[in-house]
Amino acid sequence: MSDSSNDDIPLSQRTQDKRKRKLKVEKEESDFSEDEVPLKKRGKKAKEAVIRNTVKSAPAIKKQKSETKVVPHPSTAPSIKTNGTTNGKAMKAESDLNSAPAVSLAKKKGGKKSSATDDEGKTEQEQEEEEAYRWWEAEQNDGSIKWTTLSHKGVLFPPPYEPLPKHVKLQYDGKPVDLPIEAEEVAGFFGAMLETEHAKNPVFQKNFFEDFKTVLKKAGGANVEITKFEKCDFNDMFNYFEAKRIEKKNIPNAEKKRIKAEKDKLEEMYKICYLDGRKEVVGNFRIEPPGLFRGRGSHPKTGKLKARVMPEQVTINIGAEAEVPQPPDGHKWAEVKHDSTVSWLATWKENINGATKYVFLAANSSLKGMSDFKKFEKARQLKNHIDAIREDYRRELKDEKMVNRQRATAMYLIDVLALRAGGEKGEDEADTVGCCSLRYEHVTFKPPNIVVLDFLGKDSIRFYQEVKVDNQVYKNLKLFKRDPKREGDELFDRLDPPSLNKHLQNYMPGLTAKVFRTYNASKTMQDQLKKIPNRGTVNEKMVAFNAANRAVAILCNHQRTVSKSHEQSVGKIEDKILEIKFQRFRLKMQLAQLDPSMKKKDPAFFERDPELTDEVIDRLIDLIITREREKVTKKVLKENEKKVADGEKGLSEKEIEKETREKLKAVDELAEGYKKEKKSDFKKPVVSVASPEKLQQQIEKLSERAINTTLQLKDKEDNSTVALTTSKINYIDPRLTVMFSKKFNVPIEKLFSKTLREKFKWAIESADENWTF
DNA sequence: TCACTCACTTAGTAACCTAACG
DNA sequence: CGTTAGGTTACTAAGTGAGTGA
Repeated sequence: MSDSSNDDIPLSQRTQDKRKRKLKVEKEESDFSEDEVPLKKRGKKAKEAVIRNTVKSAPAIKKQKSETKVVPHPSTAPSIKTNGTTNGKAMKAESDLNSAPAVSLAKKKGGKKSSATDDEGKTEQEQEEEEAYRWWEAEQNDGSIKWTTLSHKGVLFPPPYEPLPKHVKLQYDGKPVDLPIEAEEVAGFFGAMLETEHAKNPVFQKNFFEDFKTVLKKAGGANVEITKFEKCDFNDMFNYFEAKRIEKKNIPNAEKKRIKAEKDKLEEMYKICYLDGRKEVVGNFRIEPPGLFRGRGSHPKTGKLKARVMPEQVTINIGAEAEVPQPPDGHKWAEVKHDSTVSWLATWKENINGATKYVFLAANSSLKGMSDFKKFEKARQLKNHIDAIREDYRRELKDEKMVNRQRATAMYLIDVLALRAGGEKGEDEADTVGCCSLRYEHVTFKPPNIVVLDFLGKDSIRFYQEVKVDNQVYKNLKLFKRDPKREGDELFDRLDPPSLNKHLQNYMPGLTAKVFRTYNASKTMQDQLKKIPNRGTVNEKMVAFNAANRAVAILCNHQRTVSKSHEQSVGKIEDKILEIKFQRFRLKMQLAQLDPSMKKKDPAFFERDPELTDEVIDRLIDLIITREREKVTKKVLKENEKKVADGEKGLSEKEIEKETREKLKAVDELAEGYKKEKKSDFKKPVVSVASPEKLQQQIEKLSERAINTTLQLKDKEDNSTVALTTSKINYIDPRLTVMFSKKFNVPIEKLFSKTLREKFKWAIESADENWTF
């Protein structure tokens, strides 16, 4: 405590003497003076300037990874089908991937269709041939050439705007407005979103309204002059869309199917392309339709009109040998190119941020698969360097050069907290940060060594953590916030992602900040999986697996917003638990009646659960009774229906009513019983029962159920804000999941959805139960 | 060096689908 | 068998990082 004031002394040596201390500080500042200039203005030489092994206790740097244990490595052997792509360059840059060879040769070389599990037998024979290509068994090229031949059918444009019926109008100041269709379309975009959060956001409203007015003006204006957003009433439009939605929902099933089949047929040609002669699935062949930009967080441009994309803005990339897809009638492509160094099939520029959009292949394609594979191999390689890296940055936390200290501290955060690199962002984007762009206000301190990080990261997702950090990190962060700095200033003013990444390349080619996230995520997963005992039911193993997955998701701060239904369903489970406890309590009281001696022995056991207050019990009884009533009513109806179905004569409504009333009497009795029981404080059970032994058994069962249900509730709560899928898709090496599946005998279908099984086919077919990250 | 462009991965959520439920 | 809760897929925004050129 008392020395907390000392905390802003950066170096380890502290002094009690104020004056001296002051001097000390100044001295330090002068130590740093050379790179006092923040990064942006700095001259180049400042960078390499100091040789930093002057640091006191620095142990020798051992960065070159020790003679990588040369795992005898199954497949350098070129394999079966070498296709056009494979140019001589086999795995060149990846020489270091030695310890992580291209996926070991799978058992069944032939490329026979592996397991009939998911391709339904009826699929065409020819397809088998094509899909049998197992790129992960083929030689890897360096990836700079993506294809040699490429053919596809281009992109699908959204349908043209369909004007609203005459009677559906924007009302302005209570008067219907005749809008030119261009403007009507834009107004309709807003109208359709009327009930969303976006439509309530003032920035969204403002941006929308500005663009709407612009469009309106350009189209010649309306019969009414429109100047104030507040006077616009979009309800007609909203209701119209809503009605249409319901109408659509009510289309009979068969009809729905027909429509869908028709649509699928129309889209089929766009879905596939041929890459080096092999059929591949295209990911997003649809040109993004016009609408209002839904920027996340407080994006300054949210609500702006995202304009309709015309063929004239779309560039096509295709093999020179292939037939160029026809642009829509009367239109031309912006350009047609034949660039085999990129993987996109089409591109255009979006009008709001000027960002480039691409049409890529689907996640299950060979191109995506290969780069995914490479990503994980790179991350695996990091394990050979991580010790040296950690050792270095720990030492450099005390480096006398500010740049190095900042860099080391940033590396600590990236490594330990899995922060993103954090590149610079513009005025016209949401204000979010990552490691390098952390600012003064994002970090606070709780002595002796707890750092509170609170900032908005990617997608404006909040990162909040109070973490105990290394003492030196604590000191450094304080130092980086020191005096001249104020709110709004960057903590790491000498550091940016490019310089950090440049440093990282020294350890390992291709190493960048983001690799740490992949590495630590997969490493965490592996460590978690190791702890799972290999026993129990599949379901239990699933729970354990998901818990491991969740640890990773938490590490990566993958969140989701709680669903609207969440609270409700939690309430239901809570009631369920209460009801179990209530019933258990009743049984206990019965037991006490039967065998009073037990109560004497263990009075605590017979105590009422504190949450079972009188009110709660009343409510539970109510709940039970209404439920029983509903059951009875439904049962009568159902029985009647069955009768009718069997050709018997059904009951009249009156008869049904009568029948129901009859049967409800039993429920009324039940209700009476509960009431009486309660009156006697549950000392006189209405329906008296079994032997004490039986009762005890039942009580035990209920206790178990209470525990299980409570666990289930906890699981639900824990999961409510955590998104598991993101880490599963992007960070956890799929071979870990495959390993788990095989080792623990959990069907892969339980761990990967259909699309994920396709995306991770390479992993499923190459990893075994002993695979390690 | 710096600002900007380009390509590609990562991200949450809306829309859709499906299996459990009552 | 219709509803609905929950899982899956589609969508597209928002990152990272390499490259480029002045």
